[in-house]
Amino acid sequence: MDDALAFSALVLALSGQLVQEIHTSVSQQGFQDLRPAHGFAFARISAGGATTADLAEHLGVTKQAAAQLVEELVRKGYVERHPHPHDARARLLELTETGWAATRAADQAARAAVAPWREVLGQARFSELVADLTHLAPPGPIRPAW
Amino acid sequence: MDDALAFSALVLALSGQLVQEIHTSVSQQGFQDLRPAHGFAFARISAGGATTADLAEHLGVTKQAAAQLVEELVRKGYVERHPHPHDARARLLELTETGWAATRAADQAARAAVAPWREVLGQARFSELVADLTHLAPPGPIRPAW
DNA sequence: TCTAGATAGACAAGCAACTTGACGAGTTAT
DNA sequence: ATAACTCGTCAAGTTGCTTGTCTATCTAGA
Repeated sequence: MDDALAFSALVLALSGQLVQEIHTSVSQQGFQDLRPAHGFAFARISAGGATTADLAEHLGVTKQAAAQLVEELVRKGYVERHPHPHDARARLLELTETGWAATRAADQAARAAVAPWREVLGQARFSELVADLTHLAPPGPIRPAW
Repeated sequence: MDDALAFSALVLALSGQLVQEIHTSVSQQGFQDLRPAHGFAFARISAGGATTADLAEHLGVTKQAAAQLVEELVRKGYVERHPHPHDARARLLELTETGWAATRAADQAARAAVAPWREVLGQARFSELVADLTHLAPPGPIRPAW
């Protein structure tokens, strides 16, 4: 009956652990100047065609906040700003090779964090779990929930 | 094979949506001066026997940050500080009736957010899902993952 | 039982990640 | 053409944390 409250708590707990583990692992792989929130920016930029305004909307923050984040990522060598082919006002954002390396490190960390869960449940049950969650997936971008 | 990455994204997405919906609902129920992070504080304080230092550890922040949060909640009428029965240095934190009302509002919001998910999956499948997630639940407190 | 060290909480200053507001340059629609 | 909108930037302010320091109190060891 009241597995609803339990479910909420579980999702939050898993999410928190996931974020923590990914961040720790990414740091240990040499990207100590990245914080969890940067991952969401990388997700949008790696998808291609992103401007600062796009990024702002994706992250759910103001343009100014997104611009500061981009400035920081450019300074740290993860992102480059290129002229936009169709709009002289805008700048096209792209990951540098370092940016891609960080993205791969985060993906690998996510896989590593999930691996023990698959072990606990077994492959079949885990697959069902993923399928179930897929049906619940909200539309829209994955925003920094932390 | 690579449902691991999908699973990570799903958990983050669900968690984000959950936080957002709970926050919105709690606001609409009249608690507009509460932010998501406060929920974690309420969780610890409502469990009883909490001091500011306990709260700090629970939230994973410094004592000073916890003290500021408590000060804010006291000022807004959600929390009271009482003398600690066994330690003259410490102060025992307790929710006011308003604090309990906010906690109930949050619980109700969580249930409401989860309800459609149960509908989508059906009761049986949902119960299995909760059971599976329970096996994955990390120990320790549920911290603000946002 | 006295004393050295740890702990609870407060005061202060600083910082980082946002916000609101205003602006010039460029684009789009009428 | 021109009015309205949008992209990115500069500037200033707010907020939620941090580190550092302090007093009062508790606890453990000689």
